[in-house]
Amino acid sequence: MSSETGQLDLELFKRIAFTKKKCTKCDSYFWTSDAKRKTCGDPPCDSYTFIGQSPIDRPYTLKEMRDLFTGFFAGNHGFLRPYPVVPRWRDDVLLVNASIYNFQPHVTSGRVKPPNNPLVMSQPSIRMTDTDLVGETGRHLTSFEMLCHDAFNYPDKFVYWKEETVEYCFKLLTDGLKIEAFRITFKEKPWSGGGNGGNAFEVFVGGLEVATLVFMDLQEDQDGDFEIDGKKYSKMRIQIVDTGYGLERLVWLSQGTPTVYEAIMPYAIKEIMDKSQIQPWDPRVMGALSRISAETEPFDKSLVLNKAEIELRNIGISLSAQDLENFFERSRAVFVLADHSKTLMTLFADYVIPSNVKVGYLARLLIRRALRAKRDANYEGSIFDLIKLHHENMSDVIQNFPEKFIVEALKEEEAKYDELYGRAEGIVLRAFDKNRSLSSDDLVTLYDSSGITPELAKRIVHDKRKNNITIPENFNYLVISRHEQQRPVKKDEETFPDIFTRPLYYDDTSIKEFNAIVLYSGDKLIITNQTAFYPEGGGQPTDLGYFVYHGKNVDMLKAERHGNAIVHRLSSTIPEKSRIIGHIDFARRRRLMVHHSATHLLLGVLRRVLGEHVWQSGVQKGVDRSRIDITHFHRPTIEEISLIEKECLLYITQNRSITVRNIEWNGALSKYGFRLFEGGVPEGGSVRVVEIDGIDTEGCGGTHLKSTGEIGFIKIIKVETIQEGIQRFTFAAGEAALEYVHNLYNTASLIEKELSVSSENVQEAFTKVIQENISMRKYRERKLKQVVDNAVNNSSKIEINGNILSFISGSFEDDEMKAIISAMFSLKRDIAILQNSGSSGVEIRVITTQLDAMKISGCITAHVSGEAKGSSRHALITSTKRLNETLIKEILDRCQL
RNA sequence: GGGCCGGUAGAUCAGCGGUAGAUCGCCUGCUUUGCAAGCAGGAGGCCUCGGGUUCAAAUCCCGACCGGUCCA
Repeated sequence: MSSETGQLDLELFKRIAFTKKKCTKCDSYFWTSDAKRKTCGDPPCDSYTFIGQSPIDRPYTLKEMRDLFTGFFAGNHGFLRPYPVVPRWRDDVLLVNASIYNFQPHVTSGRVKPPNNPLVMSQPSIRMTDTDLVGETGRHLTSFEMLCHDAFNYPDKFVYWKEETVEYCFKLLTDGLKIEAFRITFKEKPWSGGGNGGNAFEVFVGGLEVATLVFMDLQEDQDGDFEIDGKKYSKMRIQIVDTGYGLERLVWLSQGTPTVYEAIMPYAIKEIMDKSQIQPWDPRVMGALSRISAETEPFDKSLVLNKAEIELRNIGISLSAQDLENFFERSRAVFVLADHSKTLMTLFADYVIPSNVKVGYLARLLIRRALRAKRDANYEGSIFDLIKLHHENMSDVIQNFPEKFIVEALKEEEAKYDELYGRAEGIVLRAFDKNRSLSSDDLVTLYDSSGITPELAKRIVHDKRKNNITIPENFNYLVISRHEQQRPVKKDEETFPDIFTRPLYYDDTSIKEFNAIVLYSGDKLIITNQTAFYPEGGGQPTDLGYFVYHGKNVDMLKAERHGNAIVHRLSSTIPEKSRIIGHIDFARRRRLMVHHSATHLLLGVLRRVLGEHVWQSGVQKGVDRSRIDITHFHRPTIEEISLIEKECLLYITQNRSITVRNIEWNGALSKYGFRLFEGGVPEGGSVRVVEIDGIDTEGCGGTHLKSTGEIGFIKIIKVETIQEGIQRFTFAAGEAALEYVHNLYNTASLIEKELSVSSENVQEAFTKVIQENISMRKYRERKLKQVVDNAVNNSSKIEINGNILSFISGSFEDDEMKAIISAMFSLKRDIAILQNSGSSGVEIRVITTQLDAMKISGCITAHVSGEAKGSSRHALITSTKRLNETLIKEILDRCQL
């Protein structure tokens, strides 16, 4: 498809006098009105021309540019507030990468209508792929805002497509920003992402890509006819215009500053430089670095510095290679701090807890990189100050600023990082001292297993061992190659006919019995026209029960949802078209409902007690107990736990109502926000909203009680950290909670009885028992040692052919024998013969570290009855006859040792 | 979700098949009454847990649990 063209030959181009050309450097097709232009405008085919000479009529700040953009489209596009950067509505990605993520997959698949059509918005987005390049190239950012005007075209509703889209873009650039038309190029390039694809234009001004205009009409499909980047696609029913304008790029273009950072966050740069005692730099040096970086693809630091050194000398600025490198490193630290603290601000606004997995890890990565940059720059302020500063400058985009949460998260992370840092020296030196060097492999292991960067290892070895180690050029590659692993193969999923089963459990949660017709019958499984059996889902387990068929009972073992069908797995097969009656094990269902409603209540209470950063991250309801996993720094204290239980009881006694409503997706979202998706994302066009009055509102497909009073009471059984930043609460509710307390009571009674003490003295008595146990163990150990020492000291020494033989004879316990054997080995006796006389006979052991025990045993068994087995170091003879010193000497003197 | 590293005295770790160790800290005594003092002695261990191999496992193998770390 990349070679295909013609699909983007628009009428518009004739009107604005743009013609199609083929780039002389990269062979891409592009459109321009500049007769002299031969290249597509995309670096490295072209260079930056805007630094110091903006093609835009005046400089814009972020806010001004954002307002200009949304204002430009506001007349005929519906404005949308930004979505969170953590996409709670989907589970395939960690972060919002682009504005279209807001609408995937529910809107792009056609299941849900877009909130506005067409729409305009500015979406904060985070991309971690080029984190390493931030601060080095002058243009890479970890977070940015994607401005977009999107249109969704349905078969029965056309909004706009290619012609209008490009015209909007052209007008925005020429009318809105006063850019001369000849400076603009439209480069043809197919686009794909998030399971969709289509034709696209990349729009360039002054060597900078300012926008991508995507005409999305393809979806990933293994049998599709189109191919982009190796994946197959087929035509979609919906055609979507998805545009992405880089807000930061446009602002940069308008200001023509040396780097993007200086254009978009001068306030942060100033703050960092002020508190780092870094003097303002020569914009010509910075500008040269950024321009040369754009021309050097892929980025190569030493190459860029070399070229810059030469170019600068040509314009009369002579800097030594070392000066230039110092300049580069110092500015890099400043930009990294500025950039990362901004991204952290957006992550914290969504309550991301730094941890070692998923999005939490990305936050940790940014914090650690920022801390390193802080040190490199000698910045004397705090990261929190920077985050706050960013928020002050962006509060109309990112509104939430949970100060307490941010302070705590940063504090925890800095402490953890310090700890790692403190440990690093010992680890590095120990590794180094093993071979007086560190191999590439050692360095990779240090980084991979302990998080110690090779630079840090190098510094430690240099400082403490006065030794220089070399960091391999391809270090990053070595780390990656260690991680290469084949992906686990996906299991084949069972497929079932797409039959609609009407769920009866929603209409009436107390239904215990129902009629049904079997529409499909497989091996011990059926799909019926309707069912009151709740299928496994949303953390609620399947109902159980039985079907009556021809007067016989068939057990229903498990109900599962597969698309629209609910599949019942049975103890035996029921044929198609049978009329059957289903009976639900309602005692079980009742307990599940109690636990399910209790889970929602508990979550609401946890949020109140622990803070707004508490999100549900997993849940499993059960009959006897349930569990809910939530995001929280560390395990709550005993006091917090009892407070949580008390609060639960309060809302139970208040008997708050629990209501269930189906609400259209966009309406539900605008009313309740993304918290709705805490328990998962619904598959339909509407959201089933379960609300405990004043406590909790969630999208949920489960069965619930009518009010909190029916829960009875909630007892938290256990709280554990299952993963950094995730706490698991195991609890029981209602009858199950009472049963749990009964059990506790029984156990307590049993202990009291066994210890013969009253409950208030249990602790003391228990400690005493433990103490006794320890002192008895010690006594036994001392005794054992005595026996061994005695045996060793009293052993007789016999000289045989120049070897000293120790002979120990007696009657020993098993553990005594073992200890004596070990003593013989560690004392390295030439030969030792141990004779243990027990009730069942005589055990003779031959132990030697230099000679052959089996051979010696052979000589012995030739004289005494018995059989020898074992190894050359240790042989065992079971005999009925006993040995003595004289006999041994007699036997072994004649034995060839 | 996956990979890698680790779990031994209060702390930091060594030992990596043969009777559990070092340093710091702690306790007692002595020396000294001037720096992170010196000397002598002592207490303190289910070597994370469960299986397996072995005459013998802290040590080797398998599994669980916990912690750290890197990558998606």
